[in-house]
Amino acid sequence: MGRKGNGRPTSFDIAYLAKVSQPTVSRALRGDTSVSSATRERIEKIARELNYAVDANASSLRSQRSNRIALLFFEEPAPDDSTINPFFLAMLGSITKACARQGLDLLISFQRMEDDWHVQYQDSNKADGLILLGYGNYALYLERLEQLRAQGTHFVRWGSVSHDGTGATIGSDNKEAGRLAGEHLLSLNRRRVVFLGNADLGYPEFAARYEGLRDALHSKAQIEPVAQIDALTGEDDGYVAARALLKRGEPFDAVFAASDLIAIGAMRALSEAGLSVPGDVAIIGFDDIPAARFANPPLTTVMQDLRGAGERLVETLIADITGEARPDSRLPTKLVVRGSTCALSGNDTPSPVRSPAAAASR
Amino acid sequence: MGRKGNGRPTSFDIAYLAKVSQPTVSRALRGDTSVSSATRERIEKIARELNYAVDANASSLRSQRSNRIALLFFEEPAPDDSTINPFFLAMLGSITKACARQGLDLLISFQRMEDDWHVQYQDSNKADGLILLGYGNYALYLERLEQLRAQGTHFVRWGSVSHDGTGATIGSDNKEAGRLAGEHLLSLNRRRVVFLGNADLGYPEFAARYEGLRDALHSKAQIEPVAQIDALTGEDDGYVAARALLKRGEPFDAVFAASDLIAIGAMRALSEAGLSVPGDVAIIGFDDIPAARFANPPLTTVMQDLRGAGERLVETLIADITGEARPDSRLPTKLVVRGSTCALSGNDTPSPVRSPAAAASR
DNA sequence: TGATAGACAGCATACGTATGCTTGTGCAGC
DNA sequence: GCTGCACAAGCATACGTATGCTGTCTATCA
Repeated sequence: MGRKGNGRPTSFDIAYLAKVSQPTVSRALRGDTSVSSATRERIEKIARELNYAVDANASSLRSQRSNRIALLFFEEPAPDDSTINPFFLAMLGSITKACARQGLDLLISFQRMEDDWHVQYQDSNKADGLILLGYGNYALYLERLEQLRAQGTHFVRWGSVSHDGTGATIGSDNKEAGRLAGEHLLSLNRRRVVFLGNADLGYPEFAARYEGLRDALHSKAQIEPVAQIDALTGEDDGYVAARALLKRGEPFDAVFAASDLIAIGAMRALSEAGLSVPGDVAIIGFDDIPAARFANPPLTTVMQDLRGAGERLVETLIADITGEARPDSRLPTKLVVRGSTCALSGNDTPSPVRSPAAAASR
Repeated sequence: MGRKGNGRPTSFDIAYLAKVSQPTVSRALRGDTSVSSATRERIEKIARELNYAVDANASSLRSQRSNRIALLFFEEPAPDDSTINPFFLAMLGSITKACARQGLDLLISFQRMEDDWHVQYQDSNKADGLILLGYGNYALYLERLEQLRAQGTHFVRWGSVSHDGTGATIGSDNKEAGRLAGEHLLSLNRRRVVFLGNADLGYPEFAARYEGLRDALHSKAQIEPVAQIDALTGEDDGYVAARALLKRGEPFDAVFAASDLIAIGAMRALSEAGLSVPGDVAIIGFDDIPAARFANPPLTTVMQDLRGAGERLVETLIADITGEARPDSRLPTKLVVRGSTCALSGNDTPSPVRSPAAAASR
């Protein structure tokens, strides 16, 4: 009898039917060259017929390699389960596809920074490595990263690319993106520019965007931003920040927001104050979330290279796991010009006008 | 020496230090009552000190239970990696949290219907069961489900709750939702209602929404919908459908769209045609995706019980795995009334007005 | 006091695969 | 005709845990 009575076939069953030993089956199915092609084909045929699938647990246990990686989101805890930063969700799609291409399975988990996620995954061999995604309390964050490194856990993170030595980092070139935004505003003859978003050390990505904006204003027009107002990432944050800005009374004709949600919130506040976009105020967001094109007017924004991001994250993590070099990467961004900076003739919802670079990528 | 030279501590290391046998460690940490509490506490303390974590692979191999489930999305293949139905993404958050509460790990994968995902997961013991999420080719879908069932794979699916015997189903009460929408439109004195969305057997959820709409119109006002126009789920689909509707020339004063994206696309087409919302046409969407509140005007829509959905899916799957009863569930929905059906005084982007029920859930 | 049950922990083993080492076979070179 | 080598496949074992069964010790009861 080839098969045990109860369950799914094992490599022993295949071996019995193919009249070889179990190790030969294992080697054949993994493509080991020490199995002759005739034998391999015979084994593969039988395996197919029996609907055999290698037991992932046994394989992982023996080889100490699970071919699984974990994607850890961490965000400020949200009251509502379904409220997740849309940008990260978009990234999820990209990462998933990249994992599939590499034959990796993807575990996913939402964490709060306070949890001790750092012990959970690699220590129990649930995953070979981690992808870390999220904003959050940066100081606490770095501390956790150090712990991970000390444990020998493999990980990459998405965020501000700064060579602080705590693991490989992949991120957009935020400074360059800020520069793009600044130059675009200057080209529209806007001179009184406001930045909405935290720009302190706790939010290095936002800080880099602000820095790029200042660079552009300074080097091209010898001016400085009118103001920088703190705002976290949400729509409400943007609304509150814009209200604070209006209360100041300082004149401004352009807003660069650190995220699309901030921008959308700001537009709500501006609209309530009777200001028109882009007539009185031009506004640029960041991320190109789906809501950006449905906003009124459609939101000019900076699009990040999501597909590239997922691929690069996964590749870099694999390199780290296998002990190869693991360079940081800074990914290019593209400006997507829509109605919130360019009034288009009469039409509320124009078909999006994109920058040449962006158009090329479609 | 308690620990082996190289790697992470094992249950043998704990056993040595606690002067007990390895099985006792295993039992203690799993809470088996046959270990005295004194012994258990001693073992737990040592485990904590060594940063011990049970090896998931070994545990799964031995117990034949991985405590992992897989979430499978399947959609019509999209050209762009990052384009994922926002509703499903929102569901993802809910499911993830539900898994965390149950101590389950979540594997995630995007599949095309053509792929043979049905063999991959449970056969290799990668997961104890599957959650299936997605629209798609329903006939092919059912065929796959039958295969799954034949293999003895455990799964639940999200979708139209119809007792077709192919596994447990969780879904919103789509018919009731359609009724809600219909009654709302009637209460606004709209009598010429159009449904945008496929309503054939291939899309049973949409069909149920349509059926509920017809029910309401018929029983409350003895009228029928003016038209039903096919549309898949995307923004473009809605745009195209609305254009087709306009071309017909039949008068209408209300639209119920099978998804928010369809509704948003339709609003674009209506706006281009010079029709005002809600003045000329009231419009209701479905799903309450984030973009709905940022649309212009903000979109009245049907909100599904996401939190409940995730919880119910996971609970039902667990029940199926452990061989308990596994009833289908039909979840309630709520109408979220916004500007696209109720003109509010002068303000483009009012703070959302919600139905009492919806407001209560915030 | 001896039989008996219950509480606690150890022994042996199985889960299914991957891999280092060894063996056997055929063939070329001397 | 003997040594050496490449190729192909088998043998033995390890990965780390969970669990059925067995054994011991104490407390209880007749």
